Amino acid sequence: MSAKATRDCIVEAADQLFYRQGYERTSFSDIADAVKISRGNFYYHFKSKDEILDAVIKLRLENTKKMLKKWEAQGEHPADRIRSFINILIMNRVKIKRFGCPVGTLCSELAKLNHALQAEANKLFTLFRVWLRKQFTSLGYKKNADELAMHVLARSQGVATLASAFHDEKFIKQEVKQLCDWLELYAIGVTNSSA
Amino acid sequence: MSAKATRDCIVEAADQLFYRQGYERTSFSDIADAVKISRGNFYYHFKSKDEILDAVIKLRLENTKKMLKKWEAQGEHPADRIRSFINILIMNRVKIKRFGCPVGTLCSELAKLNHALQAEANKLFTLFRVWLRKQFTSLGYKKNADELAMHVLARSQGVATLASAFHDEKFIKQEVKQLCDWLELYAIGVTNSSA
DNA sequence: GACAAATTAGGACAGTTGTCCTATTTTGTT
DNA sequence: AACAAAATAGGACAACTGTCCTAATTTGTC
Repeated sequence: MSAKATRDCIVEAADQLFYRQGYERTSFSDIADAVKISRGNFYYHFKSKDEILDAVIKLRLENTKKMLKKWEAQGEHPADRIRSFINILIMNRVKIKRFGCPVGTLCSELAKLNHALQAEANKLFTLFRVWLRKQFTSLGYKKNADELAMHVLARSQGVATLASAFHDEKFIKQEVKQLCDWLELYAIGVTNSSA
Repeated sequence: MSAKATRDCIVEAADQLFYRQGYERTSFSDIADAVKISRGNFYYHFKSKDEILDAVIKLRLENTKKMLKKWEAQGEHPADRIRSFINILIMNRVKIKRFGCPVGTLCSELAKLNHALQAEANKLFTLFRVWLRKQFTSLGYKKNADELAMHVLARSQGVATLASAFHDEKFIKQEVKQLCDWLELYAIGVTNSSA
């Protein structure tokens, strides 16, 4: 196996394990077992655990950017694009029910660990925030686009957290519907009072 | 120091450390240092780390029950009581900004660890859920009281998660205002369409 | 096929973890 | 003051952690 392929395997395995078990809980042995390479071999590709985390975050950032671009290409209307965002709750509902939101849970964990890379992880949130803001701006909400973006982000996070705690998929669907209804009020575009 | 007092000190110190650092990150030594007793002495009071966690959860459950009773006594109107709940986001905003919501972050962590006590921890959420449901029922929302309770819970969770990620107190205030505005629509009591 | 570079395996290392054990000290009762 | 019980201290224990080192193997190039 070439170096590039192995490195990618490590990052992907770590990505999954960090999501399912958390960063701290996941040991080098866990990742080594998953990739089926020796533990010592890690230090040829990464010279510390933090470096793997850094690579995982970078991977997630790249994947997120691609996803946002795809949504932008697929949806003509900004409201459709925002709906694409909201719908990941439905799309990933099985995993969310079991492990929560990959972004939210990672940021929470790193915050508690007071980890040096928490700012990096938070960029994942920022990516969504800026993108959503752009969509709301396109809808004509110049002044409070950021507020609206944060609102959508917050409600998504809340849904993920509770769906995980109560192991409840139905709740996800229920809240997604409400959030879409809420969005409908803004979907037509700006009014005099709200711009 | 009597046994009772020491036990309480351990539980209180563990409570704080679990909140600030997370359960897994917190070691026996950490708690021992905080309480200023020897590490070996733990096993007279608790025979495993899980037992301490169990005691911490029980403590939080008791404190939460007291708080809910207090809110119920203070607020005559159900809407006032729900507002008391929402306002903890403001009251605890400094801690929330740094460590997130104590309930949400604990449940998330235990879910990832697949810990035996995650059901116990989730009772904290249930406590709030049932209490909020009762308030909405009192307002006349017989059918969807639980849905409304979960909605309030989810939005609070989302606010806490993002406030922690972005280290933003202003965002908490902003969202609390919105949530209170939303509540206002339901505060007057039941209408034909929504009951 | 020869040879250097890239890659891997396996084990050593010190530090920390949760757990457990046994002495010692403190406490409360008579 | 004497004595049993409660409480504490300190260290031993194996298992595991992230890290590092060296020897072996695979790979690509001439």
